[in-house]
This record gives sequence, C-alpha cells and structure tokens, in this order.
Amino acid sequence: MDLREGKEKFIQSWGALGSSWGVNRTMAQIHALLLISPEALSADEIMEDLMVSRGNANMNLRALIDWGLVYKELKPGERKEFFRAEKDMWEVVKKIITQRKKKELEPMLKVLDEVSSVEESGNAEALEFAKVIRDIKLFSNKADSTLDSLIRADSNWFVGTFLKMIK
Amino acid sequence: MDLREGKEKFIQSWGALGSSWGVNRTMAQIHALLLISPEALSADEIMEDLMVSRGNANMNLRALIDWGLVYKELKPGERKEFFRAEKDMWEVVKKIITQRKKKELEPMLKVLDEVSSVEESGNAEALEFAKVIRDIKLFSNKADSTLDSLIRADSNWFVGTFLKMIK
DNA sequence: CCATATTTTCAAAAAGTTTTGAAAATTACG
DNA sequence: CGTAATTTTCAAAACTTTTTGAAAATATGG
Repeated sequence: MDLREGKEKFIQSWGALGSSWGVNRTMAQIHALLLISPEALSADEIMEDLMVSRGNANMNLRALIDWGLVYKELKPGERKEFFRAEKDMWEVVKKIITQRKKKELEPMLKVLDEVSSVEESGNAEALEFAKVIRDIKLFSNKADSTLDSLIRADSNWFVGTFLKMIK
Repeated sequence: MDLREGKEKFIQSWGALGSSWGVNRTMAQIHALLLISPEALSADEIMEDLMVSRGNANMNLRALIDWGLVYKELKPGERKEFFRAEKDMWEVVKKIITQRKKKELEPMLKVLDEVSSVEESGNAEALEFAKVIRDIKLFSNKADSTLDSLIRADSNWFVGTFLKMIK
C-alpha cells in the first residue's frame, strides 16, 4: 500500500468508525487528517481534502478544540487560522476518556442517585428495584474512580505496568 | 420518591442515556424494565409498559438476547415466551464490554493493520504517518488485552482489588 | 474607520436511524 | 392436518442527527 492510499484509507475508515464511538463522521475524519499531517492545516485545506462544507468543518474543528484534541495556531504574515492535532497519544487517550466519561458515565451516576431515594420497603418489587440500583451503582462508582486514576496516571505507567498487574 | 415514580424515572432515563452508549432507546428501556422486574415478562407486557410496537419490542429483545443480557423463558401451560434479564451485574458488565469491544475496538485494530503496510520511506509525511499508526496501535493493543483480562476476571477481583492496585 | 478576509451561526435540506404495523412465517394444540 | 396463537420480517413513516450554504458577525491591515 502506498502512502496516499494509506492516508486515504485511514481517514475514511476513521470517519466510518466514528459513529460507533459516538463521534460524527466529519469530526473523526478531521481528527484523522490532522493527526497524520506533519503541518498545521487551514480550514480551507481541510474542506478541500475532505470535501466538506465550511460550516461543517468549522463546527467540528470547534468540537475538537473543545475536547482538547486540536489546537489553533497562527502563522506570521497569515490572516487565516491553522489547526494542529495533539500528537502525544497518551494525551489523546486521556482526553477521549475524559469526554466519554462525561457523556456516558456521569449522567448515569446522576440518575442512580436520583432514584436511590426510593424506599426499600417490604415487597418483592421494591426489594428488586433497590438491589438492582445498588448493584449498578457499585460498578459505576468503581468504573468512575478507575477512569479517574487512569486520567491522572502517566503514559509509561499505563503502557508498561498495567498489563503485568492485571495478569 | 415512591416506587412507581422511581421505576418510571429509571426506565426513561436509561432509554435517554442509551444513545450515548450506542444502544437505541427501546433496547435500553427494555433492558431497564426487565432488570427491575422480579418476574419474567411477555412481549405483550413489555409493549404495554413501554408503549412500543410489537415489531420494535421483538427486534430489541432479539438484540438483547444476542448480547446475552436477556434470556427467553417458558412458563408451563403458557404458549407465549417470557423474557428475563441477566441479574448478575458482573455478568452484565462483562457482556456489555464484550459487545462494545467488538463494535468499537476490533474494527479499529483491523484498519490499523491494513494501513500498517505503508512503507516508512524517507519523507516527513511518510514518517509522520507511520509514527501515528504505530502509536495508536500501541494503545489499542494495550486496551484490547486489558479488556480481555477484565472479561476473564471475576467480580470479586474487580470490585475488591482493582482500585487498590491502581493507586 | 473602511474595506476585505475570515470565521461563526443557523435554518433548511440531506442523510441516517428507529419505529410502526400489517403481512408472512412459524409454532403448537386439538 | 387445520386452525389459531404467537413471533418474525420488512417497507414505509416518523424521528434524529448531520451537513450545507448563505447571511451575519468578527477580526485585521491599511
């Protein structure tokens, strides 16, 4: 496979996978494009490369900046903004975990807390309900603090030690 | 909050959260309903409770059975099928991890392998590309084997030991 | 300030996903 | 078997999300 083909495939596949990650196609594609670009790119270059509209490019660049996966960059003498991806993969992983945790886990903890105020009075239904909520809470809290540790941990630790500890 | 209200809130919130988990509203609602039900329920009861069509109920029950989160159950003298949720939360967690890994991680590993055949010849572009792919692969493989360990691990280990090991 | 380049916004269109409901297939009882 | 109960399928409708593109807002250099 040659470079052009490889880049193309990577960007397209990343975009297609995006939806299974809860990220839209264009956001994933822009991220892929910037990741493999040695230079910062302008909005126009991104639009051209990916064949998407200005509005789309702009919205998703903003989202990527929000996530901390992309930085704005200015070039002297140029009026346009340029965009560069965070290249440190451990940073990227942590930032994605942070966002997914916020979107997927935290709202769940909130709901569990809200419904935890149901009285666990005698009947089968109430007991079952209380038990299920308690069990889910147990795992969710565990997941929550595990992910917090991960986010605080550093790359070498993760790559080097994690697996050995696990088995 | 009383029981009826709590159940209602739990089912509705689960459904709403579903989309951020890559699961559709009805699938999440049916799962929630069955989780908190002490008895197995028939398709008709589910349709009635959640106010969804027969087709919808059937499709999503099948999906839940596929995931291993719900079992079919027969009652003597009844012609209908009944459905019961897996109640062991550690089993539930493992089954969800298994599915999400299959959907989110494995296709990614495949793409990375495919584009790994690009030659890492001299120029900046090719070097950058090769490095990014190598880095992503490193983390993805780590994540993959970590999740495999998790799936093989048992509940007590996870709940009791994991956190202490981490920090 | 003005003129122009650039970015942002947002309503409407397009694309994608889920749900419905009725018809077809299957099952199981007499 | 035949009949009725039940489950499954799937095309069309409803709903949701994403994308477009042009207009509005903002920034920059002279």
